[in-house]
Amino acid sequence: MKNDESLVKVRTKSVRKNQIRLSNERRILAAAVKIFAGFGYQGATTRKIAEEAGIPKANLHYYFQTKEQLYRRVLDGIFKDWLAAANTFDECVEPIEALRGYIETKMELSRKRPLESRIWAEEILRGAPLIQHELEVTLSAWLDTRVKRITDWINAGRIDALNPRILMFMIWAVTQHFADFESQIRALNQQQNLSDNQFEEAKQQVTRIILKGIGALD
Amino acid sequence: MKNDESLVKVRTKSVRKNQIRLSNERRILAAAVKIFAGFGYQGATTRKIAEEAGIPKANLHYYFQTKEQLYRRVLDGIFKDWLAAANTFDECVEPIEALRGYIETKMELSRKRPLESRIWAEEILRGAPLIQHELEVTLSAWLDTRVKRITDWINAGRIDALNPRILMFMIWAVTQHFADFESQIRALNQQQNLSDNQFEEAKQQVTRIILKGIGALD
DNA sequence: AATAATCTTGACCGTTCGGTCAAGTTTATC
DNA sequence: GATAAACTTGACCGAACGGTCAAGATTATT
Repeated sequence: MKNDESLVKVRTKSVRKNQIRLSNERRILAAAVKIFAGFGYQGATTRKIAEEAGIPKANLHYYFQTKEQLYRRVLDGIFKDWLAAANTFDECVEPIEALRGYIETKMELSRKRPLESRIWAEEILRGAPLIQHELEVTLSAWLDTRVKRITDWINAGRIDALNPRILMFMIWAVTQHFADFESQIRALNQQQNLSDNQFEEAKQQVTRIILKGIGALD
Repeated sequence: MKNDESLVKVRTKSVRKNQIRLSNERRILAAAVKIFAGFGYQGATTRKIAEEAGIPKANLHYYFQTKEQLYRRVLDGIFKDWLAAANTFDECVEPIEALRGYIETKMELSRKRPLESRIWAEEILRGAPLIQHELEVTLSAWLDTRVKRITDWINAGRIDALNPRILMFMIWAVTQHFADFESQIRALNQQQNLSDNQFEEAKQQVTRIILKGIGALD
């Protein structure tokens, strides 16, 4: 898609050459994640991102022509991670284990990549102007197949009768909350982020309440 | 607090006079809620807010000297609504009814005032720079007393042993999700916002899963 | 060693931002 | 009805924004 013309030339020529480009893009993207998460799309400036990356602003614009292009690349990366984690859902046949695995994976993603979660949340909050199509197509398709699996579990009497979509919304809401609302949780926890032990406790409790709540336990 | 000096004079003089001020402030605040919710703090401009309110920008700055002051007033209003709804929690003695009432009230708040919920969410997302103190003092105190009530229920064997704080985080996460992530939910619901019936179903299901999940239902 | 492609950078540009101001208009007070 | 207080407004300001550009430095190709 990107290098439609002269693809062969680019491929043969630039195995090494691209190292400069790739390493600089990586550096800029990492800086962009920090700044976009900390200030939001509008609050983030190309100056701040360039400073965070340790390069002049004009150099940033050499690799990413516009702020929006850079932001799109950041969102793409987040969405890919999101979908990768989502596959945990399919690794188990049993409803208990499939859901437990999915909830735990989402919780761990919130723990390890809170910045990405916040960027995603802000994009949704603003009405998802850039990712609407991705939501309507890719995410919607992903959700449909999982809804079918959950429906099978319901029909087999493995879990309570419920609306599978709403169950998924609940899981997303709770797991992402620990990343997105971190500053509120910190303010309510003696100005300390959740410790590893506290977070583990939260993960267990969230999992237990949901699984028990849908009738998947005892 | 606001009119420390000349309070009597202001009171006697301006019962009517304040009508102009009050009605204009209300109009500006309503416009500000729309614009802040739609564009975020940084993305919102005083021009847009003034336009939405149907007044010149200079007039807006006559009533609210700075954008930040206006934003603070908006946040104050949201926090007050939030606490008012929170009192539902205390109206019932029984854990089932207290939690059911609280969850339903929060869900209805998300349904009726999604803009305010999104402004709040964005503020937290950005690290709560302006409301940190309020969270650490007022909200923290509110939470402490509810944690005690939940602990009593646990000790009385009315609900499972669990961390009450994490339970509250879960309730906040799920209920507010329906306002904050509305655009994602819409994209996954054939580009349609949840209908009244769908929302009612979500409210019932959320309530049931949480209550059952904590052992409050047989 | 010469040439070409890629990368780097300070200086610069038009636009928009939050906020100010002075002059004019409306409303309350006596 | 005169005086004062409160309100309204177009024009304006310095600062910061996203983005450009030309000239130089570095790296790859032959």
